Amino acid sequence: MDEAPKRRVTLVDIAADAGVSRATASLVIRNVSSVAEGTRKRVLKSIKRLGYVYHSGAANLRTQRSNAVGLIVSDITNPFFAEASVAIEERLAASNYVTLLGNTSEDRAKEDRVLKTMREFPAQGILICPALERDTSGGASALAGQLPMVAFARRARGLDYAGVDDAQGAQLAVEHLYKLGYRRIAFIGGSSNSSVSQERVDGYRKALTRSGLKFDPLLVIPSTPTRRGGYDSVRKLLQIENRPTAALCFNDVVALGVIEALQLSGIRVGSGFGVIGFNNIPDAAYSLPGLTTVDTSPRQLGEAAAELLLKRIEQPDSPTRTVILQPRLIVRESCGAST
Amino acid sequence: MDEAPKRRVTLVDIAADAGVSRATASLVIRNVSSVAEGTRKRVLKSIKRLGYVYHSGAANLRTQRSNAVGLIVSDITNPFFAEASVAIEERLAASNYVTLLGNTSEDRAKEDRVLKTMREFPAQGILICPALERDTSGGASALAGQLPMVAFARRARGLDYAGVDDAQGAQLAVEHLYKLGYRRIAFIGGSSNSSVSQERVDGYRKALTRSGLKFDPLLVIPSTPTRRGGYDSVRKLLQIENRPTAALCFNDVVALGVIEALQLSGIRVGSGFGVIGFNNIPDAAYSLPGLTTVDTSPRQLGEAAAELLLKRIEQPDSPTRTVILQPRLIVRESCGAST
DNA sequence: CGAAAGCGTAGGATCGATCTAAATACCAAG
DNA sequence: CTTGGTATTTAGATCGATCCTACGCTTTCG
Repeated sequence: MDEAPKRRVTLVDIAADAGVSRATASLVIRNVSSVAEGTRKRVLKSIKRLGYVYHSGAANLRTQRSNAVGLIVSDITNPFFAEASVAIEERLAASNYVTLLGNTSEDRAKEDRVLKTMREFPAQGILICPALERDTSGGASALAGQLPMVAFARRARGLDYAGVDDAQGAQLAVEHLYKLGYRRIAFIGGSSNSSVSQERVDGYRKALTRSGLKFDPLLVIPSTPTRRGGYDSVRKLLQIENRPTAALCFNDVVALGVIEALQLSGIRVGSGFGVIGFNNIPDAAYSLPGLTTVDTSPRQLGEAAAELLLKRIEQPDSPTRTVILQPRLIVRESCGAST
Repeated sequence: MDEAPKRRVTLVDIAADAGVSRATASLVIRNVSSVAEGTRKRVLKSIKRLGYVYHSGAANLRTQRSNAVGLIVSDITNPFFAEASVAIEERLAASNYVTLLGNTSEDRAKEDRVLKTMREFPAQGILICPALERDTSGGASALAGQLPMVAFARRARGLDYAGVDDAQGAQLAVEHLYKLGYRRIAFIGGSSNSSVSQERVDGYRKALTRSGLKFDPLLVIPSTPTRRGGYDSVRKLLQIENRPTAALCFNDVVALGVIEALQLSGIRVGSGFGVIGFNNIPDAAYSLPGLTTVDTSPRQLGEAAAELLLKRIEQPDSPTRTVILQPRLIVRESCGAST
């Protein structure tokens, strides 16, 4: 028994088996209509008989389209990004692209590594939610002209951008609280090195001023954007003299932490104290009380981002584009206004 | 001005520029030591000068290693899978593999599509958490011998498997409850078409029997594995005559929903009613009361799965392997036993 | 009846790298 | 000034598909 080295079945084999040329076999595979019905049948039969598996890698080399797009996320563990990623993957798959995943865990160095790998792959384009850092001119921006790229959720200089109007969202929230009679409103959970956070705080401040309230820097309590962060912030919140009666939180996860801590302190959320979150994650609907929140629809964001990238791949030299989605307020019970 | 078609810079260009052959240029790129120092320097300079970008796709065609691995997840929105995916991606990246992502949303058809795309890519191996369904002989199993594949978190016939000892975890939980004096223990949130759920129910039943308690099918309350599912199950739970005094939940998300609903009904969790979850997701630590849960470490699971796949890629014909991680109980306050 | 037109198919070049085997360069010893 | 051996370098084939051009055959028509 000589053991067969198990060579790959290629178009050549198919062609030989069906008694046609590679070119013809290729035409059949690609479903080009110019092939005679009889020939097509014969080739298809050979394909099935020999168990041929298409090799897109080879095809891509020739056609110069890798059919792959890179998706670089700062933290796919965050439900918001997870949702957005799913939407992106779906949209790309619909256009026959494969998604290359890279999770950076907010690590700049890892981001650069992933970027390099994907570029060399070569991916035809890249979607990136840049890792947090001071300057926005980092690795991603450096590739700006070289490769179709789109930033989402967080901006990167020189890149197309799909994001949410965070300032507007914060304003909606503050106005809602104001209408319900709350006057001393805190902002919990921002962090100064995130553009998203800055924009939300800006909107918060603007809305306060517009409502005739004074912006008090003491009421802005920074924290990590996690449940724990929100939970811990409440201690500081309660120590503020002339204690706030409502809080706008950086995101839902923080808000849920805040609610828990407040209730543990005997403060009733929804009557007496108002809490609003950001993002409208699934859990927000099932908390007690239901969390009023600013819906930033990760799915739509993902779709918009993917759309931008596909467009840019088609027209690499078009001017930079930006899509800003408008958030809307989802009113539940955490501010006392049950609709 | 004639506009340059902006041809790609290839090894040929580098070779010409540096006055060497393609082969030599290739040696330099791959860091092969047989190249003379002077030559290497010259080539590197040309690479920088012309802005050469490596094209692994082309290399892969020749070397027959695509350097890509497929990761197919049933729902990356689930925190447990998200964590596992991150761990997988990291492990693969460490071994120089790119991760192709596919999210199936528990959809069999999508799973088949993704599987096909990845196989044709061609990925060198696939990690899959199969979508829920009756028979485990579906699309993934069909490719068993053809392509290195590993199933994780959920079994698939004929594939390597990395998972958690769910039965054992359930037993730990039940024993814990028993020791604390709970005698009427429900199981909330299973679904009969998930092998994971079956194993957990099995462990639950076995532990009951072992403790001298009787297994009562009425106490097994199925639901979707979501917060809402847990929340809604409580209504049924409270209607059972001779009401249970404790509940083991299918996972933490369900458990959190259960806790909320219980508290809303005025039942105090942690004193009077015990609740245990599964998975130890980050939120479990921050709930009120802290959720006692069975830790199934998604990170470890992901690493184990990736490891299995790498091994199988090396030795495609080795016998099927299985890794079962042992869970441990994380005791918090939801059963009244504060450590 | 021969040229033009149309359809289906085939052959060879090509994408951008790597591999193989062999050629060339370099250097010290005989 | 060979010879032998080591150190570098190279031409050409190759991976598996697609593109381009041309060619054979049949059909159409002046």
